[in-house]
Amino acid sequence: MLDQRFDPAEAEPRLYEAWEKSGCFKPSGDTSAQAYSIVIPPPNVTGVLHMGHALNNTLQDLLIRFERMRGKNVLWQPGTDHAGIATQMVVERKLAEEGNQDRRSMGRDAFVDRVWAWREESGGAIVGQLKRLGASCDWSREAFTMGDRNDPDNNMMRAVTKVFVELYKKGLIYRDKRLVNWDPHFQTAISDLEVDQREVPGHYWHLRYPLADGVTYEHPVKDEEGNVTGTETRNYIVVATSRPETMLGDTGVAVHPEDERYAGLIGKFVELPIVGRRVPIIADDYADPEKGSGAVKITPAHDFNDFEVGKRAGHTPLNILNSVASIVDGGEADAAGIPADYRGLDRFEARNKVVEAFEAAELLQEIEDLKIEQPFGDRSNVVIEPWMTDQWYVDAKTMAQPAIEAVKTGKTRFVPENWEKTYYNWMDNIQPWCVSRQLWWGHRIPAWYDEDGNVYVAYSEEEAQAEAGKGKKLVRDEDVLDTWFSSALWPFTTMGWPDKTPELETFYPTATVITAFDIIFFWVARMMMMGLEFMGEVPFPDIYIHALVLDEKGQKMSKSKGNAMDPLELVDAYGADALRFTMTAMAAQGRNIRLSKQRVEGYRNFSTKLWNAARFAEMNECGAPGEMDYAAVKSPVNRWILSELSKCAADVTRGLEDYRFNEASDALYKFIWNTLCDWYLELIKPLLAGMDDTDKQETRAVCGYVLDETLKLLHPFMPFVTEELWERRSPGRAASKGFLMSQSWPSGEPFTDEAATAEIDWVIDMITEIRSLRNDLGVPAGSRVPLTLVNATSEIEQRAMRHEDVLKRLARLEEISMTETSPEGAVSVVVGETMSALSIADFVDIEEVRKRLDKELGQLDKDITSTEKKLSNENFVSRAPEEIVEENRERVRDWTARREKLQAARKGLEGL
RNA sequence: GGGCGGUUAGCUCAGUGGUAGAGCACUACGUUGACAUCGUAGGGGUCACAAGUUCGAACCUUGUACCGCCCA
Repeated sequence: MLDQRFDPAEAEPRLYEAWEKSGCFKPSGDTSAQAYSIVIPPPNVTGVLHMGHALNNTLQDLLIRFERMRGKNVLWQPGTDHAGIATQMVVERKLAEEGNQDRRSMGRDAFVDRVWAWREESGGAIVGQLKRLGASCDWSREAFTMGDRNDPDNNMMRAVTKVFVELYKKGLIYRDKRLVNWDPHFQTAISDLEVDQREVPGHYWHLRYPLADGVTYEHPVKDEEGNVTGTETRNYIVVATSRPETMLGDTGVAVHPEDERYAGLIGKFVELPIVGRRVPIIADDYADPEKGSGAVKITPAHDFNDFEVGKRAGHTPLNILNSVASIVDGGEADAAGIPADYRGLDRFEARNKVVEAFEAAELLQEIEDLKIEQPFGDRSNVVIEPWMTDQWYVDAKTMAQPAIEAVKTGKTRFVPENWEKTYYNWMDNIQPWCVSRQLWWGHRIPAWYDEDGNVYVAYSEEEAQAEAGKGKKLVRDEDVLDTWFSSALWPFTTMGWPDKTPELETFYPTATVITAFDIIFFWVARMMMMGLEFMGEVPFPDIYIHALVLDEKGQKMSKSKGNAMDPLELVDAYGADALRFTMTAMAAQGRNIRLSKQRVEGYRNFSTKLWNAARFAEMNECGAPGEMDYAAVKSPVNRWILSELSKCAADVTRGLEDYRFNEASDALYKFIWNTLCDWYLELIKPLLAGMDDTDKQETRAVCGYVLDETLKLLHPFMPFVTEELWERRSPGRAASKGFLMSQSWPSGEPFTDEAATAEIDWVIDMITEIRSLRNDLGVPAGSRVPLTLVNATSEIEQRAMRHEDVLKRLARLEEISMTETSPEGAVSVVVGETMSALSIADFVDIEEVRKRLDKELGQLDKDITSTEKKLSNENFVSRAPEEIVEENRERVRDWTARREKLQAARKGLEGL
């Protein structure tokens, strides 16, 4: 006997272990079967499972289990990402906590050893968490973007080197000195995508720059309403800045060429306070006459826009910051004329000191409070500085072209489609991708320099040496590559590239990639570029973009907001199946998901419902027949449920094929709860309890069969409870026939029996109608009342007799009889063509019955009138499709017939 | 400023040309040995607004308002 309910905490780990041990997560290796592969978006090795992962991996597992059951040769390739900055940060923090030396004093090799050790001990905790979700990845192939430490010749390492060298040789990777986003905390460059633009409260300091050479000009003066009332003579020009300290590196002041106020000043100079440098006033479109004073200070070395302006004006950028964002010292400070007391100051201290100096010199015109956009490092949370450095760049613009083309020509499509616009938008405006990082944890750049600064990019030091010539002393580039550089190669490196492996042959390109939209740029676009470049083929034909998981209020979940829900807590509370089903049911395309516990609880209840259906089957000896000969099934209720099952299977299959996950789960939910449990199991109770052995045998077989087929259909959504029931319904079955997860997907051979469906629908309508009437009229729930069919056709009479037991049981009837005229004191029930009478006069107030009838008659009148009006419209009849017109005609016929019956019933009440 | 999306029942959301749907919440009643993590019945909607296309619009077009998100 099955327990009262499913116990996920006990069953889930046991089942997962059994699956994994049996090897059924591995590809079948059936070379005659179609190959189907997905590479997991590699979670960060420092990461812990959050709701986004739960959704992302549930959907992947759903497809993987589905396709596996469909007989494909399936690979779900798992692994993790080495996450340069994040991991280095974790380990550095740990070193600090433990009171160890910092990484600089311990040295590069020792530090990298330490990171590896950390990864082996506590890295990749997320893998275990994915297992709790039921993810059926082939863990024997688990990959890591840094490769295998113990195998210096591992393919991940070789792949990254090869890609770097080849792109360099093609001119698609180059070294350049330009402004980068510099993270002063980690002291590394980061890419545009790793910078968060945040709106924060800040100030605009309006600074007066004295004009050099005694120049003055007339500046318009405005009254409070903004009208120009006159001019004043000024010997200064006002610039506004949110970063006053950068004035130390100013090389000029720009005004708009058409700004009349400043026209006479173009070509003149200002004398920068503090540093005493003469810098020119130049004309440049970048200056916005509407903004602030219309004049803008130009600091080419510390602002991306200013860099461009400075380049146009031929200014040499003056660097004033060092790698920790303090003011420079030494030669650079000399060049910029920075006074001694500013040198070495932190950027924010320098800011205060600059402002004080302006104030003291009466050059501070105004401090304006406003919100400013400020760039923050997404890992470090410190303000990012644009900084001039030498870095390696990928020519993303060139590489993007084939990747754009692939989507334009449909080699790869986005689902939902509208994300392709986001993709194009970014790809069309793509900037050079800075791939070097001043970190120690990562793939070290395969570039060597000789003493003259010549660079040699090669597979190995020996090769570089050979290229440089004997005797040259070479030093390897200190930097490592951006983590996304290696994850861009993920779809083929995980399969063994650059080696020619059978996996690569079989499983590349993958079938689909499943991810959230915020990863389109980071990862998807880059995989497209690299896949096309090195494999000559797109890495996947489909890109499915799912929603973000938000909290109940629609806010992004984050630790700092404290609104994060832990998926594992939900798994503990409700089981992995419930969480998975919730994710699936809510994964409507193109929407965000607002998660609530209630919803998860609801789907836990759903799995309990299924469990109890199986319990019912067990009590009634509905076994596991395995096969079913549909043609041999006789009884209408059984033929009906087989029809419904067939419809459900088709809907689920189509939903999964089309990435309409919510439609697939919806079809299952409705079938299991509203069709199977609410009706089928109720309808067969009399048969199972009855005397007719043939009926009983058939019903047991069909019930057992339908349940097993349902388990198969539900398995990809709720793998645990279904797998458990598969075995519990037929002990020993997993051992003899294999796990449920390895069974064949219901073939979806369509089966429909319209006659059986019509008959059962009639029974259901009868019961529903009677129940509704009883409830509305307040008939005591426990009472049994007689029902009389009035003037029924013989077909209806036979139906009623065939289903007498069920009608009596579910509608709480005392008996069913037939007459030609409606009995006295009965209330009419109209279903289709059939009028029957429920003898409930003793219980009810005739006035209530009358009201109920009048209400329905009123509604019918309205419906009939409006539809008749439609049908009398010449245009409708001639232009609408025939089937729609016919549908409306039929509707009117049905309604009219019902109205007649109800009117008769209404008349019958008048004498009472 | 550019782009994308949203506005449907109290709440969260499906529905994309042919009679407005689900889950939750709510109300009433609970009986039938699968299930109270349940059953039965019920109430609840000018589908943001306006104009247009169409025989017909929640759905297509245009515009307006409000709300999100991404990019600069």
